[in-house]
Amino acid sequence: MAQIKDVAKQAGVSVASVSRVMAGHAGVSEATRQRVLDAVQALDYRPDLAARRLRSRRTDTIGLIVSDIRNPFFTEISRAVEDVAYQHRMRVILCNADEDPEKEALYLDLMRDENVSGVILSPTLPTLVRFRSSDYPFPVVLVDRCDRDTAADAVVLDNVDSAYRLTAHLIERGYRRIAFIYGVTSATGRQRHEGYVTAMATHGLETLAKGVPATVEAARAAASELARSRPLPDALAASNGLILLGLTEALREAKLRFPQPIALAGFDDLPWTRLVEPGITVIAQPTYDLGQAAIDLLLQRIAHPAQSVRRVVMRGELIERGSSAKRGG
Amino acid sequence: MAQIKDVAKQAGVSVASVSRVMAGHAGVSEATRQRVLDAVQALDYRPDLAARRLRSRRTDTIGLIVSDIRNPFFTEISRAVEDVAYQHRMRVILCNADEDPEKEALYLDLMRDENVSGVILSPTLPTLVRFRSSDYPFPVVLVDRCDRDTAADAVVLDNVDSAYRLTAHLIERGYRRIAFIYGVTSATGRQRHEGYVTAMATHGLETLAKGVPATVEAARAAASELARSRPLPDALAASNGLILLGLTEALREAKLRFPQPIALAGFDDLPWTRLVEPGITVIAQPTYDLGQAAIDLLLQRIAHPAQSVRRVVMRGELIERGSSAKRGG
DNA sequence: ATAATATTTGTAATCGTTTACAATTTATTT
DNA sequence: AAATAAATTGTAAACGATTACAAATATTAT
Repeated sequence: MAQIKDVAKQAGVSVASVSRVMAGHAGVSEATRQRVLDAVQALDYRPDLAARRLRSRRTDTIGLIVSDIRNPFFTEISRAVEDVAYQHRMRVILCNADEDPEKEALYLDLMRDENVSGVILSPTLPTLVRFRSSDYPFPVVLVDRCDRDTAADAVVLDNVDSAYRLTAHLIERGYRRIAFIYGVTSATGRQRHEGYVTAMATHGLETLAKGVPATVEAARAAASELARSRPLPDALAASNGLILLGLTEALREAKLRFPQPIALAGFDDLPWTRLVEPGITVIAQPTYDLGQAAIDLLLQRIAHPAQSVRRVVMRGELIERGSSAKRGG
Repeated sequence: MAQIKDVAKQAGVSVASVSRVMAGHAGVSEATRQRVLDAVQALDYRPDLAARRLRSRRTDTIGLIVSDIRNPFFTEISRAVEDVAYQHRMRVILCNADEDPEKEALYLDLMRDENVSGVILSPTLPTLVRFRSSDYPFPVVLVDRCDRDTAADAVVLDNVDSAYRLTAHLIERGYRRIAFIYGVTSATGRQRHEGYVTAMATHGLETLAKGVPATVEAARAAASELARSRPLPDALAASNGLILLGLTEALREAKLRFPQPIALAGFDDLPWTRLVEPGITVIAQPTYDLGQAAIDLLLQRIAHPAQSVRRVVMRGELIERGSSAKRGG
């Protein structure tokens, strides 16, 4: 493998000049620039990244810590982050923390070891409540999950409003006993719960909410229980895609069709929500955009460490389908 | 940040001893080992990875190049690879090549720049036919896609056999005009097509196969066309999950239910195949296991560069659901 | 033409480890 | 107890770039 000194020799210049050309720095004449470029080409020279990273103390790497890449929401986020990162010649280290605060801490430690330029984090609730940017030697952008008063760059959905609109939609369609099954351990679940509660209260209805661990199994169990309760709820709403899947499976098992005797709605416009007859009403999240906004924000922060803290809030879009058709209509 | 020399001073030993202890090398007395460990603890010393990588010429990083992480198949693969990699204190660089040979080449080049320890690759057809291990300065394990005569470590499904079994199942259920829609640009699509053709021929049936780009849209278009053709096929079979989704959407749109007037089956046991009434018959791939086997193989290869070339073939499992219920039964 | 300034170039130190090799200490054999 | 072998330790040279800083050259102003 050719090294920088080989290039320097070939081009008849010093290693400093080669380095400057490679880095695209100013202050090098067009003549030498061309000679260096020719030499680079001739020798097929590629700078050694390890050496560069050691000396320059920059890794051009960012960390992405999510609960599980298999969650389609995070799959899409990760794709967006990687797209933008590679466009900026940065690398991404992806970590699955499995909703486990200890793993989260472990991976954040790893980020320190890797000397990353920045981190995008979707924190568990315990990590979120304790979160202080100053605890980390790198900038952090929160994505998807964030408290009202967390002092950190963040990109999130308008969770409270979206849940409000979803609930109001069900009410408007004539449903009254609306049960809300939500992930109690997550910030988003709680915020969406808040939107649900507000909507129900505004319309003078009693709430019927059930917090569960955010897994398909837990949601299925909760829905099975609700399916056996009397009086039966009119409608079931889920705070995210995983839970919605659990509800759908449970209703199917209990042979309860929707919208009659029970309507169904939830978060996340996954491919199957369109396929399951007669289609499931959902709040669609602009997932790719959320990821893109997160990495954009992080890159900005890396470039300007002192800029003021930013929060990007994106709007969820209600997609009405058959599962919430007008009651008795 | 504490450096190795600080630790050495604190422990009253040389930097070499510290390095040896950190690397877990033999040939250091228990006494100094303990002193070093104490000093490390006291100073919260973490070795600088950039320096270590420069000097040792090892990055403990592996590359994973797939078409698109949003394909649930690759999502699962990537999760498996990351799980095992982190267990071995290795990092993963994930790349989405979007079925584009040029991007693939680009990313393989990037892997060289990163000086990775090895790569797991799911190649496009053009890359596969040209593939020679010796073209790369790192070991490569192919996953999902591999030719009969490619001389490289690989982990794949028994594509031909699985497609044969899926087709035979439809035949056994009484279907005769079975159309096979497959990804013509991929190695797996072609192999599965081969299994389909063999099964049809064995049973003295005429084939009705349609190769398409492996996208939901292309599959939908192909299925719409088939749905308008006369005589109508008895059954539609898809060579992968994306195509199966396209077929399902097209049938839905054409208001054709399954299994009557048209049966449906395909590859990949995605969550929605269970939910769409009356359930879709599929070949389930042991996806996580495939990923795990790939990284296991790669780690072995890294440890023993000269060991003989290995191929791991895993069996697909037929899951019978309502979409292929006995005809007229 | 000279001085002052701006631009371009080169030299050499530096980033923080690992590791070859030599030196030392400890254990074993005679 | 001396000689030999084995185990442990330390010294210093890498690894291959970047980047202060100084030196050289080119440009502009007087």
